[in-house]
Amino acid sequence: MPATAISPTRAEDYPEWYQQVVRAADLAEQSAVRGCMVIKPHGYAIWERMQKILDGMFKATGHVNAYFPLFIPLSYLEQEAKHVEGFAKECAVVTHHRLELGPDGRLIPTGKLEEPLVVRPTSETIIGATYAKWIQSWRDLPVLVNQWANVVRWEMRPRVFLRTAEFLWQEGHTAHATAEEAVEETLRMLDVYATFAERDLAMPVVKGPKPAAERFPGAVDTYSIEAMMQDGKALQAGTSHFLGQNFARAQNIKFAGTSGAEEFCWTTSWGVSTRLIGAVIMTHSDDDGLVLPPRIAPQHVVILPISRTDEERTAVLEACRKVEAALTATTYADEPIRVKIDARDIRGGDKVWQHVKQGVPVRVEIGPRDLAAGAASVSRRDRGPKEREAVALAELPARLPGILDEIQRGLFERARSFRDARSQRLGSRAEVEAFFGTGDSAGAGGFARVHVADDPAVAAAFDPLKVTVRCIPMEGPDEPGTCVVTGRSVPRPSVLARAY
RNA sequence: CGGGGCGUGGCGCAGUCUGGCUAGCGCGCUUGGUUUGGGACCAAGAGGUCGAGAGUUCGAAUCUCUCCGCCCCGACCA
Repeated sequence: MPATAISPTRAEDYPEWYQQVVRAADLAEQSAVRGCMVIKPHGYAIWERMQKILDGMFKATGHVNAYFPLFIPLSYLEQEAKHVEGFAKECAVVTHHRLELGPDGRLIPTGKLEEPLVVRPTSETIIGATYAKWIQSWRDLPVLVNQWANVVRWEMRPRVFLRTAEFLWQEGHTAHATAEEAVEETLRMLDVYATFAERDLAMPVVKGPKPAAERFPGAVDTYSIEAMMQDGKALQAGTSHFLGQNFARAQNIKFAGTSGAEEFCWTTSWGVSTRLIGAVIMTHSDDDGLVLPPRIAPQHVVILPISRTDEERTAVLEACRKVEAALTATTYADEPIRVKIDARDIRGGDKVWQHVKQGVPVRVEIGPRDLAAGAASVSRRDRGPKEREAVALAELPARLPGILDEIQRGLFERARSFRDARSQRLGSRAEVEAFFGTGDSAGAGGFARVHVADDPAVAAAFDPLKVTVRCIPMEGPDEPGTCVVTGRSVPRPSVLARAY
């Protein structure tokens, strides 16, 4: 029996550990198509949790859902120069619309399209073109639409959930009458993402604008939330873009203002993707597999009946059903506790470990001995796999919301402590180089808070370290300082890190 | 796309250098039994065109060539 359920451990081989967790937790698997994944039911259930919570937050901030086409006319993509530049290298292109059986029995594409279609890598262009038709007057504004969709970016180096050729996401696209409103929207959605990440994913994030080099192609400003994974690397977990009038000009999104003059709209876009599943895995999971924050766990509690004889089984199952009913009638985070009995006829130990590896926050084991004592054995995923506590059956409904809340908070605190311990204020280029080291050892480095100018020289300086400027954190007052590369004075420090 | 590693039953691997008995091992799976607050034990079994194709050879998992895929590093990348 190995000491840990996942092998190798994080310390031994972090990238391989990540893949093993994905497999052990049954989240996803490789597909026949390069760079594409099959998201398995357990992985998809986590995505559904994310969708549900985020969708509610979008609705609460005045947005509505719609759906735009998968295929984008090639000419649309050409409309915004920087946008083309940014995405041209990773587009799947549809050139034919028909297959014919060839003489050797193989299918041959025929029916060449007059204009090739691009499978959307993102939808600014086709949505912008649509908005141009929707919007005529200031009375039509703002337009606040979100879509849940898949997108395709032909990535050279895919990694399950973190970077796949096709992935699922949501993309919000809004149009406004003024720059101020659009900026406000951009920041509002950034806050929505930050709140979601910290409250629901228990994942502390740093939010702020990106340097010019890291901007979304076509954006005036890109803001992101950046999280630290357990190997010290940064993961961009969500982005919100102020697009200025770039797309409005390119696509003629205009409105008649109150004075009657025609003006270009100010637009925004913002998105998070199934990459968040990877983020959750790498933020919380341990050497025994997945660890899920309760708020996004498809299942909060699994009840495990333990019995030897048929008689015991009947009694135990009945007790389990009562507990299930009582817990289902109890709420945690404004939703009924999600609980299931696992009565499968497999060995108890195996069963326990399956749930450990899948990250179920709480296990409730009920056997004859527990029943005799009127209690259950409660185990938590944030504690050791063998630890358990006896809780009176009658008290379970009262206790569980508190336990789940404790787990949720505990995971956040643990992740924050980890990040803070790996974050440092640095005052010189030499310190930055020492902090990240030159080696490739996993776990080297973390977040370095350093004053740097938004300048190509800065990127060039840290390029050999594989370190990039992730964002310029917004929290707190200005702390002016001198750029450690250019010597220019800048208002606030940036976060530098190696990134996924 | 460049450098490196790898592809053998569901998972993890040995065997490949130095071609040759019916291709093995651990875990998992099936059945029976013994157990049982626990990732058990015993026994019997099922499961593999050794990534694909071509070639060399009496004989290829093993040698040669081509291709495909995966992982790591780089390039690249909201």
